Amino acid sequence: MSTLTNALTTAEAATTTGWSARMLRYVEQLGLVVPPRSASGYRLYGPAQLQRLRTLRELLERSGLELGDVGVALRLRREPELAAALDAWFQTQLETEPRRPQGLPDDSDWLAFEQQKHTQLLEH
Amino acid sequence: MSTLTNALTTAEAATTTGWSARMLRYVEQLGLVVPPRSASGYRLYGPAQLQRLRTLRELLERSGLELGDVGVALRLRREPELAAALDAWFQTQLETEPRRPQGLPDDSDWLAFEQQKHTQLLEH
DNA sequence: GGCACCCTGACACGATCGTGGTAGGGTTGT
DNA sequence: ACAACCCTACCACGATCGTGTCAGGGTGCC
Repeated sequence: MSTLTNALTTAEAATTTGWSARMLRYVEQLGLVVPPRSASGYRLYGPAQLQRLRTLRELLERSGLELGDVGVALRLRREPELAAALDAWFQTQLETEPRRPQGLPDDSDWLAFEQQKHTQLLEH
Repeated sequence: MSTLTNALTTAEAATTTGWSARMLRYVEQLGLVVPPRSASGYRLYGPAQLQRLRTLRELLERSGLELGDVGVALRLRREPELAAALDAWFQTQLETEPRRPQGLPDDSDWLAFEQQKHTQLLEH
């Protein structure tokens, strides 16, 4: 098998990283570790992906986060409008008066992007 | 009732914000909107909390996030070590060679904090 | 002192998550 | 060509989430 191309197949990657083959596909579906594909569609896990899978394991164990949580964090990284909206919300705490901060343009269209990009993390 | 103290009780806050009383308690349990309490333990929703509840509603509808997702984002805000760990992981993508970045001290104790603070978001 | 409200804790129940398994069909190497 | 792999698409199933409801007990006010 891949003694020359240094890219592992799904089952091989599974055994060396401690995940199951099923979970590797699931992790890919969440957009967390997406390996390139061969011409015929086989997943090809290179050193970068293997490293990513191992450290992901560490991360989950040490932090107590779940896979979906990391997916959310990834989404925040990819959609800065969303992260900004969250930032804004977190700071709605102290303003007990209806004093408008007046440095912002206007908060009427404060978050104007099509939702529903939520479910299609991968365009498959 | 509270025409003088301008702080609403749970049921009142529920009707004016569109949440249910049950959900208000759940949102509090997630640490997202935590109202102060009266001496006898009644929740007192002031204008800040009401605003927070309404904008939280907006946020969820527009972004497609779930309540738990916002909880995770909040956790990232409160635990910068965790956010740093995630940052580190997200950048493990491009290093296809085992070249160590050598600007970092050492990644052996790269994330050393007691887990299990996960379940006790509120110390109750 | 009663009535209307609040609290916590529990059970319930559909929906989603994490994970395994299987079926049906292509690919690869000898 | 045949075994040994890989793929996608399902079904299953326990665990957790989101939400309602109810019981048992305290609080506030007329």
